[in-house]
Amino acid sequence: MTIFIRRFLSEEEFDDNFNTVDLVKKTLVCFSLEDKKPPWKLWGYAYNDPKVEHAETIVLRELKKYLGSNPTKKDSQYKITLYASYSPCLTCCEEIYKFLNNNNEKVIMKLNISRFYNFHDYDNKISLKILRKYGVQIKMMDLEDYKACFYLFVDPNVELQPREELDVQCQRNEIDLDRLWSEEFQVFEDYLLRRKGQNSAISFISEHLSPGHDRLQKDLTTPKKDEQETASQAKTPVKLPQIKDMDRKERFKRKLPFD
DNA sequence: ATTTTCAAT
Repeated sequence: MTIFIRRFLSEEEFDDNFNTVDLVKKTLVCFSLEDKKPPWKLWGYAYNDPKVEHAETIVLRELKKYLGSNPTKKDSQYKITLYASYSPCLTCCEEIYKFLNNNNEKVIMKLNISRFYNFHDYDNKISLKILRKYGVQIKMMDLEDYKACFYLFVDPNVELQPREELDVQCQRNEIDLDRLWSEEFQVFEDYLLRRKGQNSAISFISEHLSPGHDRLQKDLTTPKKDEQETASQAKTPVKLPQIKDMDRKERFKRKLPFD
């Protein structure tokens, strides 16, 4: 059993997994499911089950279970936020896609990634692009995201002391992701041909690289770099309030005890 | 390629 529901991470676990220096041979995914109203309906974290399942699969199963046993009202809207220590592989991206497809427009998903999993692997790149096109809000974690993740899943009363090199690595990751978004995959037909007959999710890729597969009416895709810059000029970045400044509603949403 | 990568020793 590698999933933990409604449980906080230890500082050690956070540092072991959400750093960009160590060679980490496991994956940690923190997750939360929220409705229109606080508090979170479901939250926790999961590790991969070595040689058995990736962490995303385990989290999705839990989310599926919750949504299945809690029939959605017609106006319900869920938001799922994931903080993943590695980006999802092709198979996990396909599972995320299926999960969202089954829940149609009732679920939006934010996927915050600490570092790339096999960044130069074509499968991983193209499947991330597909997820983005499908409406998943994908972001490489920056310093604020690490702080938010720590605040939400470790301890709101302790301030994260990020490792020295974290910030510069965040900037590199963001550049990599922007590059990926603008990258054209011209050799795609060749790729399909080469991979034909192999046991891989070719249909997932081939069906979704063609235009017209955007899931949501609204454009929820992550803005591109130039769009982001104009957006960031318009509004200041959201900062989590200090614990003492948080009102009751906010504390409730963050599932914190009251004084 | 800055970039190993959801273990195995």
